[in-house]
Amino acid sequence: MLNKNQLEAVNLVNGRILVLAGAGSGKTKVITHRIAHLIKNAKVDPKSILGLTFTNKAANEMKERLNSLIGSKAAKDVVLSTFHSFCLMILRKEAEHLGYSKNFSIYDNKDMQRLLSQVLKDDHHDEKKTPASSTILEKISEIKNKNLNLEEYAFDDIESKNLYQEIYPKLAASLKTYNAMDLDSILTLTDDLFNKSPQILKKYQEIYKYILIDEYQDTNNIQYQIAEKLSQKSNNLFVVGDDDQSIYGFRGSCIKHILEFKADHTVKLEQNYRSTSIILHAANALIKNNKSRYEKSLFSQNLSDEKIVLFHTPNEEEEAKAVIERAIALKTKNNLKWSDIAILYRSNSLSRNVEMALLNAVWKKDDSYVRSIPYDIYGGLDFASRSEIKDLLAYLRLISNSKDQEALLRIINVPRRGISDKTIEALNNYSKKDQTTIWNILQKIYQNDENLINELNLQPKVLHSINSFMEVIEKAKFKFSNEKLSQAFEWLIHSINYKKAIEEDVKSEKARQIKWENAMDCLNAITAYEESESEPSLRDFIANSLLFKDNINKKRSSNDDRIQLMTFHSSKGLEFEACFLIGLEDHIIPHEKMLTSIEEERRLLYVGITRAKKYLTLSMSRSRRRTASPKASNPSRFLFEIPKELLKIISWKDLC
DNA sequence: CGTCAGCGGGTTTTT
DNA sequence: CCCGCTGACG
Repeated sequence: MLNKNQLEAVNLVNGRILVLAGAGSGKTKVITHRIAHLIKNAKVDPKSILGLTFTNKAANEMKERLNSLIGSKAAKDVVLSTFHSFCLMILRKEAEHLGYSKNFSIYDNKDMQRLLSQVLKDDHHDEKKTPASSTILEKISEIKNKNLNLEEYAFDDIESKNLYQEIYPKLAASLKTYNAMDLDSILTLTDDLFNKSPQILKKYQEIYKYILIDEYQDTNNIQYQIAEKLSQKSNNLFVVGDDDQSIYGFRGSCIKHILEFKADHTVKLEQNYRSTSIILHAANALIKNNKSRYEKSLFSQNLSDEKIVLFHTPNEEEEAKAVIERAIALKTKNNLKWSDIAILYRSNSLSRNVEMALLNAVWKKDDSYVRSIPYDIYGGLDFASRSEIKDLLAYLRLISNSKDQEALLRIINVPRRGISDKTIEALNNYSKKDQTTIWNILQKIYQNDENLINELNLQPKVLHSINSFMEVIEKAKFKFSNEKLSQAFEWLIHSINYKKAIEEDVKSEKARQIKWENAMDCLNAITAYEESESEPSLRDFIANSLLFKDNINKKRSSNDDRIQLMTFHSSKGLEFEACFLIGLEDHIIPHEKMLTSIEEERRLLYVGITRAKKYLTLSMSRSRRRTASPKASNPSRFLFEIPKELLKIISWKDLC
């Protein structure tokens, strides 16, 4: 059950409580048990408990654990979500106070890039002189997440400062006209709302009297502000974290918040219940090399003589194959399920070879040999970024929020209906001149505004195209608000002749099939969403597809037994009997672009290592394709920080 | 108006 | 390798 320290943390009901919890020391257990304690013993209303996490996986994990602890009936009123979805919920309710309407769209990076290049173009910036749009957006994101204003930010030079001072308000203004927010604004606007309106803040302070935050070391300044403001009145803030697992510095997270947390009580959890002592020793030895950290002594009583296996292969294909061979052997020998096994890597691109190897692997199932090992993959080329799905989602966005100009521009000629770039350009210019949106112009055209049609010099063919486009959207709006989502969506796919468009467009049978499957995946996702929600709505489905990327993929086969593939980042908070950490090479981890924050890279590997309960395998390849051609790779410098006596170095050939 | 080949450029992590 | 963009051509 709970140990002494865990129990102490669980039983503290009021005040500001800091739990410093090492990897595998039962963080989630403490949070869920504390929620159970609040409800059952302290008679706290479940609706007033708010549990915040940073990833959806962590939120789901917590929900499941709480369900099994106190039953889903009592658990369902507790709000357990990520910062982003929690803030989104507030913003949907309070949008009007910020000059938005409730059906606002959410823009991903791609949308923001398009929007930015439009802004730059309108301002006649020479694209060659300005930095890449991704650089600009990254910087803006950093400024937002660190909760700075432009004056406070240390720009490299006066020119770039001027550039940002010009662009920043324009981006914000465009977003507002399009009734859209980027992901960072979901947080910053919530904070703005609280600053602007004490009454609204008070309302939420009175709803959420008990706030718990998991992985507190990952809070960035804006999240910190929100948490502090919400808990100001009740003064009940329970935060759990581990400075050694802070891995979101690139998103503005700052260990300072956990190190300087003003706590009424501090509880330390130092016993690791997850990993064997060998694995834990390796992790401790590694992380000891970090200078900025709390000294702590994690220990484990899980004794085992299973050493950490390490091998290298001549190339990445062999690495992936060897990993899979060992996974099969481990499974057979120790009677594991596939889902007990995880393959972890620094960056998503490393999953490719592994996926190929999984596809081609042969293994023994019920006395016969089968090909292919089932797997789940998180992140990477996710649901919402496949182009057909982006198209269909853009339709849904426009239907839900007709001001969403990025969505409109994406699909106005998809499938092709003869509205050329020239026409779009003309519409765009007119919209600027007239201080209106393209959507408004289209509506006037649709209502047969002859002056406008003449002024724009629209040919009958184009006019017809525009009208039929508008007709589909208008009809769809009606359908989506009066019928089941899945039904309306099927109608939409049919009405825009999506299948025919694919058939005419795509030559190869295979590509055609994939595209159609993607469209059907989208339909499946809508159906699954509709069945899982008590009050399904189009706008929430769209937001979810962005905010809960992995859920949508997962729902198709949640109870299957599959190997888990994910990045070190997304593995945080999870645990597996067997873990494979692959690609442990010196340009991958530490990543060559991250040499300035080497300690965070080390923490990242630390997170990976501490996911394993019993079996840990480390691998690397002596060569790796970078850009196009393969280059020699060196072992990660971190590998030398693990004491040799904990390792069993084997030859990859023994695995095949 | 739409297509497609050719070219150049970029490749970290997440909501 | 995979993308997005461009410009020439049908």
